[in-house]
Amino acid sequence: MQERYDPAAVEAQAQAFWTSERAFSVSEESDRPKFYSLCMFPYPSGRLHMGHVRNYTIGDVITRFMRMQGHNVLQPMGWDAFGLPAENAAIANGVPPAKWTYDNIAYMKGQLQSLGFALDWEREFATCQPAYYRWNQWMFLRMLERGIAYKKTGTVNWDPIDQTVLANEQVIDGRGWRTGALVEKREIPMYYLRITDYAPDLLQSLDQLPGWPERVRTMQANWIGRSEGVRLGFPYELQGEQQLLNVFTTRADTIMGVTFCAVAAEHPLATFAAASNPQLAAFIEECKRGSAMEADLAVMEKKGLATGLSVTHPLSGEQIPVWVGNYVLMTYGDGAVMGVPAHDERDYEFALKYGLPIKPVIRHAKGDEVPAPWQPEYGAHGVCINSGQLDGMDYQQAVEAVAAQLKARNLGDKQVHWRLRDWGISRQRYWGCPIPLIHCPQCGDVPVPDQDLPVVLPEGLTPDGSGNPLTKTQAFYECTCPKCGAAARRETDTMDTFVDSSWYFARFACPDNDDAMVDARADYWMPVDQYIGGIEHAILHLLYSRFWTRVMRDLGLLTVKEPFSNLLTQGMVLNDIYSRKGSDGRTQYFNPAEVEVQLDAKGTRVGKLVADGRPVEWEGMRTMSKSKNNGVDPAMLVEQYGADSVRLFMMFKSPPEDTLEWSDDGVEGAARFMRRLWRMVHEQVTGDAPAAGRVAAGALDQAALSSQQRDVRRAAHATVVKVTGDIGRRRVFNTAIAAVMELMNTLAKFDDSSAQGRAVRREAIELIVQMLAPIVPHACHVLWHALGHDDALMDHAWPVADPDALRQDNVEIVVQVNGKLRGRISIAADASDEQIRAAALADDGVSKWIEGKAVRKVIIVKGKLVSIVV
RNA sequence: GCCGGUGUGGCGGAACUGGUAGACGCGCCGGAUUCAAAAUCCGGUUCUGGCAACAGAGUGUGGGUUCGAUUCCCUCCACCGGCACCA
Repeated sequence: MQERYDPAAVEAQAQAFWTSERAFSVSEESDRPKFYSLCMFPYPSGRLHMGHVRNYTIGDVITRFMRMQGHNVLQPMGWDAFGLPAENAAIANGVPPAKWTYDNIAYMKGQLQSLGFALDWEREFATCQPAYYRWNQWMFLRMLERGIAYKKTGTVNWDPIDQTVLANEQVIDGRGWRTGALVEKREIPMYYLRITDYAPDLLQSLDQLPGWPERVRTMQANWIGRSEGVRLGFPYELQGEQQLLNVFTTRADTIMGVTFCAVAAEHPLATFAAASNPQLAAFIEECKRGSAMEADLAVMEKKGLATGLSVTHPLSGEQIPVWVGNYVLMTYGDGAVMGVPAHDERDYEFALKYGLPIKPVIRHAKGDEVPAPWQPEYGAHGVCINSGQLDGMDYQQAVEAVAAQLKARNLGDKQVHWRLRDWGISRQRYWGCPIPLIHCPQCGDVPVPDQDLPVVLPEGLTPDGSGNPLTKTQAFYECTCPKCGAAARRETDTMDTFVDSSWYFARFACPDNDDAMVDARADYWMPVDQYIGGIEHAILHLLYSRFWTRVMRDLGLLTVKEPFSNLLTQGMVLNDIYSRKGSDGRTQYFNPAEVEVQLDAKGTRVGKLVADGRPVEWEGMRTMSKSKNNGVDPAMLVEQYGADSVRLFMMFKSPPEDTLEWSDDGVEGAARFMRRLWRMVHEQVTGDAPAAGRVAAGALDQAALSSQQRDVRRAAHATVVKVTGDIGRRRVFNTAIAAVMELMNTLAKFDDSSAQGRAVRREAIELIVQMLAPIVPHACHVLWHALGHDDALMDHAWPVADPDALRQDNVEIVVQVNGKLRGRISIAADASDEQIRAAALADDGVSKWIEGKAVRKVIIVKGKLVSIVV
């Protein structure tokens, strides 16, 4: 074996072996249990970033570990290839999105291969290929047939200068990113998927996903947002007809405290009132300004204007004024709310601001009145007052009574309300999957017949920033009606890219099937046993995938309804941000690689740009991004240190779910570890060679081991237990690596060249190489052969600790006096409580703290500690 | 604003079920090796006092439960992710 560790040579050798063996191509024919390991597929943005490297290394470690544990492991890879950045690149460079995307894929694939991931490349596909997205279209048509897909109007961000729809990301401080124009809300027709039909099951089934992080399940549950309440109508007369203003409330017990109703600006009642009220019309216009983003709406100043209309209180018969409120969302419930200022903070502020009456109807902890300022107690549940028949009832009784009365009058009833909204999938954009519909002047919206699928997206177009080029491409939109044959217009909207990513995991089972979306192979591989991706996907992508999988199950396409059994949400990769304000007031960002950093006397970080020696400001650490110029190119690192060092650093730096702070020193440290590992094996192998003139490792004879040899052997086998649990059960890798490092430190101090000593050392080294194989597979592959093994390490069985090696005669127990550590005792592992107690009280360090005091209590925790209370 | 999370030495982190706070690594300091450097090896490294033994303090803030709290509960602060058209 080579004396010096040469990562480039080692990695080329290992990768060549894996490629020639087709080592990671798997099939369903196996007597091993299946394990489907999947990382969220990347958007081909240009180059791999460190977030990808982290994600795929975690997946690869699990993949290789499960394989060594005897599973038939599938780990595929593909490309989430439709999306906005390709259009932005087209606008900037004049290159068609298709070319840009395919070029990026080719480059990034090379990067992935250089990192040695155990991927089955024979299943690769990109979502922008017609062979894939035709099944999006096919599914959409099935959903249309079943009423799961439907059409309604929705709100979008509109740039009035470019005359184009903007993504939320393209709205910056309420203005269009290119034009700087104030963004407006606009209502346009769109297609929706009825995810709300699945809301109850999507919520309930969260309990059956123990392999998901608690926080993700909580976030999804809150997002779905089940609330029980009452939906009720406030009657009013409009142009001689009886109408109802419907609202939903979770506080029907406060119904007698209603002093106004508020409707959204888009509500029909507001539109009607505005027709004869110019001031109101102007206010509604004002409400339409600004973006459609919820975060923006939530921090807006709450404003309102009376419509001049009133509705009748359904129980008291009182006249209730109707207001338009900019904080009422048309998308939530019926787009109207009942205002109970005394017991709702938002209504309270609104009433104070506009001088509306505040009528307390609940007795709260501070009394019956609700003087300003607002107190949290006002919003609490309590006993009804000033509410006629409801007086004296508690929350539950009052809600029941109100619901019963409303029902009797046919004005309302109890209802379960969901926060979740249907999924709008229409995008007024080019680089996406065409929605397979044809608009016929006679027949209306006509689905494209199955035999005409796929509706192929023309790949040569280049967007220019002023809307969707498909709307200007006759060859695409001109068509004939499949029903009547008349000239018709093809739908030019494309699908949300979340559609593409909602079922790709099932397609990986059978990417070559041109006749069906999925086949029996999906039943073999699904569900995904381990899914890994960024925490930023905790809600949307994962919820849409759960929904889509349910629809596929209902159509008989899949047998499972939950796509991902176990989920690992990895944290972000951060790096320092350095900037300098230019004379024109613009901030310029410098890559940390170009900055020299020192600490001044106070320990504050001072950066200097290497190029000009002038200072730059440190802005803290944030996710690596182009805009902050703080990315690190994995390709350069692999070249400099080798893939194994990069992988090791990524896994060692932070636990997978936490953010990872980049540091150059850390990679250096990982490289140092690799050299140390290499040297350790090299020394063992050369030492064991007969020609070396040293005592070779003999056959390990447990009975012949000295106590120190036994200690080292115990440490090695305890490490196996630790590492197996950390990778297999806890899915934390930093502590697994730390445990191996500790074992290596132990071996470094173990100076024993006897035959048994060398045998103990060899056993430990072989265990180390096996345990590190999932993390640094190239080096371990080569080292395994160097240690004299013929088999490929990736298929070698994962080591199991020897129980005899783990056995321990004496244990150390710590002794606390009044909660403070005062001594340590070494005692037989099978000592009785009485013996432990006696030994603890007799300990020198302990006795001086209990002298002359009465021992009140002695608590013994077996094998760990004694706590004495005096 | 709402939902979820995080906060521990100079730094990243460890402590898995309420039981030894700081494993492991980085950085730094000292030493060995070397003509020298790189590389490598050995030792030290939470803070305060002390030559030391040792003592005290200490896990964002303030409080609580407990023999015992980084861990559980409440309050506040700071930061991060998401908020439905970035993916």
